[in-house]
Amino acid sequence: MARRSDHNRDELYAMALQAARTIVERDGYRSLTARNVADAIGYSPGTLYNLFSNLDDMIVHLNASTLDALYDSVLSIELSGDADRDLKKLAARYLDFIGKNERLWALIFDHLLPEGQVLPDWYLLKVDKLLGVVEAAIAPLCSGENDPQCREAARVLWASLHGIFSLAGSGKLSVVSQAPVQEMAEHLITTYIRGLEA
Amino acid sequence: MARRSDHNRDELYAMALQAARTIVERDGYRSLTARNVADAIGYSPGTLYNLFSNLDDMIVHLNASTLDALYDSVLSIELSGDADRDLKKLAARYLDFIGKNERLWALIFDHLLPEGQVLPDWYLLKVDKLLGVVEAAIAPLCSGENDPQCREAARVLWASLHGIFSLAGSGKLSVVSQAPVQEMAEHLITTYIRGLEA
DNA sequence: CTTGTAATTGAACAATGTTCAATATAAAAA
DNA sequence: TTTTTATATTGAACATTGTTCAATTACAAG
Repeated sequence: MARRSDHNRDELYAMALQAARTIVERDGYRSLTARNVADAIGYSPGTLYNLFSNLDDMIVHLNASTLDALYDSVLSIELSGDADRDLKKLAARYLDFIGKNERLWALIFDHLLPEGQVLPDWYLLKVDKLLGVVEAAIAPLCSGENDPQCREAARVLWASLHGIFSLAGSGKLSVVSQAPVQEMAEHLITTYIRGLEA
Repeated sequence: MARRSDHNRDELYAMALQAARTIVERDGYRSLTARNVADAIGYSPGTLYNLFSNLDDMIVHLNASTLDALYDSVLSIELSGDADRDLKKLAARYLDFIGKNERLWALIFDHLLPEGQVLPDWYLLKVDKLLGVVEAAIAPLCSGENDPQCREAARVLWASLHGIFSLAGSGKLSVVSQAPVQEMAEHLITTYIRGLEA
């Protein structure tokens, strides 16, 4: 068999990622195999290697699309100018997103590239875009938005929130329910901001 | 072939974990296979299944031993009673440990159990032991060591530090060298403590 | 010396990522 | 229309993976 004109390259790309998404959320990341994805889109494993250089590459693309989705979900927040309020709203939206995409979100951090490989620049740019939202929310506490101190603070806060959500979500801190996670996040934001103001 | 009396069960356990350690640090976690470990200790793959129920179980044991090593390294810190000083010393020791055991440390967080499985209690106890050290260092800022607020603060701080180290270490934040990581950690500690005192 | 126990093996199985010659189809050229 | 070219797609093939288990054999006990 060969050349079909059922779908063009972009459609195949979208179908593959959607299939991967479904598999990860439904069956877990251990079921994310080339053959499973190929079956799901009605193509052969070999076809995937026209779209991605290998499975790792596919996962990077999948993770990138998850970052995009979070960005979309977070972008619609309108900032009030009250950093504490805005950051907590941001954290809540973030946490909500994780709750709805638990396994996809975990995949972002649990997937390690083979030794020596690093994430591509276009991927890191997506992270930076997200950081930009945090920077905007925290801006009232610094002098201007492009203040290096503002960037630093946004990074620290973002990374810290990630730590809380990640440890709690993976059951690697003995945290039981979801409620204390949000509490911890809010506690961090409150305290951190108070520390910035002092 | 069969029964050899070269090593008893405990020795085999130690040899297997040591081999796993070496493989992860030298060749990366993707080389941590049953056959590689078996080869390294001069036994067959089947023997590993006398020691561990499967590879996931072996990795959990390996990670547990990494937690033990960090605990040992961190325990020798003598607390001055100045929380800021002590926590920064703690973070520095923590970061130093990660630097010396980069891939082993990454494995703790990158390894996901199969769907539905959770980490055993004896493992989570090791995490709690580490949290205890943070609690002791932060105690001067709370009323007593067993103060629930103290426990909460220690958890938040520990998780936040993890977030910073983890994101930076895996190249998932666009952080370049090692230096800014320590800066970020100290910035967090300074600000967080200032927030607690305010 | 015989017997019983169990540690150890290695072959076997299903499943994985990945490659690539063969192929059939769409598009371009004649 | 017919012929040619180009390429998307396949599926078999390969090496490697985790895991199982009957067979084997060294040791300890009787």
